[in-house]
Amino acid sequence: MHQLQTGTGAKRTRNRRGEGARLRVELIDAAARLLQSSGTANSLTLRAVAREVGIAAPSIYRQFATRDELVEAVAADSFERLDHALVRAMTGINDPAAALRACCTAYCQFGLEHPGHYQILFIAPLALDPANRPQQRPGQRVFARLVDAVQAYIDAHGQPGDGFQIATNVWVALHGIVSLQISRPHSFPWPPLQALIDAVLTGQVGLAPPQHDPHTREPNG
Amino acid sequence: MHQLQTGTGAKRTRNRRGEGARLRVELIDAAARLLQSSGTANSLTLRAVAREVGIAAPSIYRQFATRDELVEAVAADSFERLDHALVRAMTGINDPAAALRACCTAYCQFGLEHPGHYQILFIAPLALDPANRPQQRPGQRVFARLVDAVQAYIDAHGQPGDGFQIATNVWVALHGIVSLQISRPHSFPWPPLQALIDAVLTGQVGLAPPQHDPHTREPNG
DNA sequence: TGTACATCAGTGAACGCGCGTTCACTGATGTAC
DNA sequence: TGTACATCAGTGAACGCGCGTTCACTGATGTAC
Repeated sequence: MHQLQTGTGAKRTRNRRGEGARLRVELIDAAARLLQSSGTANSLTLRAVAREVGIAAPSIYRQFATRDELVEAVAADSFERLDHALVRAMTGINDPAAALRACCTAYCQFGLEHPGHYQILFIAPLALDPANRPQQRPGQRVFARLVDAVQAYIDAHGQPGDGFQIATNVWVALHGIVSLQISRPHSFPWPPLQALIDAVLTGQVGLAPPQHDPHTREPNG
Repeated sequence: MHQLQTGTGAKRTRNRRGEGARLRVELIDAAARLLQSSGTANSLTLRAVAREVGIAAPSIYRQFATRDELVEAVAADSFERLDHALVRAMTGINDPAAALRACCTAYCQFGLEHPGHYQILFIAPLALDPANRPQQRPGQRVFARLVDAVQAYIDAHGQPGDGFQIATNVWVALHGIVSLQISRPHSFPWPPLQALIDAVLTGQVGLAPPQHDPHTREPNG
């Protein structure tokens, strides 16, 4: 997860000798900007990224052997962004119920506010390097965040249940909320986001939404 | 929803004079075959469909003014296929609980067995003709099928609740199940499909899965 | 019944586009002497 | 301190590909007379 300059505009000065690897970061950052501004993962082409950085397309091959490698690096970066969003949302919340709810809301908000990133992570075809075992993949950390939040809630409420399994059910449902609204924003009379999230939490862990909760308003509104 | 000949193989004989509109059906059918055999909506290009039918690409323009029009027609056809699958699954089941469960299972099975069709319906970008009001769109009928099944279950069990709202929650969760497994079949240790579905139904309508149900096995296994 | 012709189904070549990738290269710069 | 040079960051032109779409066309066939 990186933040650099605007990209479009001032023409780039080449990296100093020995520092060519800086371009790698610039590329990932430019890709993130494209995902954000276009809102779709389809904009993630080698040539578009090169344009955004201000270099010729073949220069990318100094840093990535293939387009798939670039996309994989961008996905890892996006996973970091998502993970940060979840951590930020839960920071300072001590009540496990509120923390779990904040985690789920942050997940959905990330997806709806950064659909390009979300598509790369969970929707667009991804040519994963088979050398990376599933257990070590960057998405693992994000999911662990949800498992922990679910488990903390379960432990606090003395309920039975496997945190991993329940977290899976919750995650899948949250993904449904996000991906359908990304793909078909106007084909259905969507209820408020928080209502959908709370229905998942009520059903899967028996977490009733707070009665006069300010968060019950549409978070994106 | 149509079923015609294989497409690949014997060379096509042109339609009789005055029957050029038959090509329209052939095109939709060829597109469906492409979606089925490739498993992805990306294979749905004008040229690929023309190849599958055995005509030159420009011939399509006699039937569809634009690629988007063809895709829209294919989507309508796919919705019919999905609707038929749901009806077929519920036919002859009188118990509203069993019918609802069968409906949800059939929905997920359709998506996982026909990922190309499913992508067209709910995932791939779709340039919808704005003249079609959402209420008249072909997907409406499919969703109504689920609403009815939910409502019948609610009525039978004397529970309170809005069938439309609950059906929305269920649909979104089912979509999460299907779309994640389509997009990331190997990135996660997926539990058996029926377990995911039953977790949704238990959570959203309190429908406990049958205890010694043969359907509890993985339906795709 | 025979024939001319308008109509209709479908074609072939071409357009411009953006894509990923390859290739031989350029020119600035740090370093060795 | 000066200079030759190897190294390194990055380039420009080109490749072949498949795409949606346009255009002028061909040739079979039903129909009017």
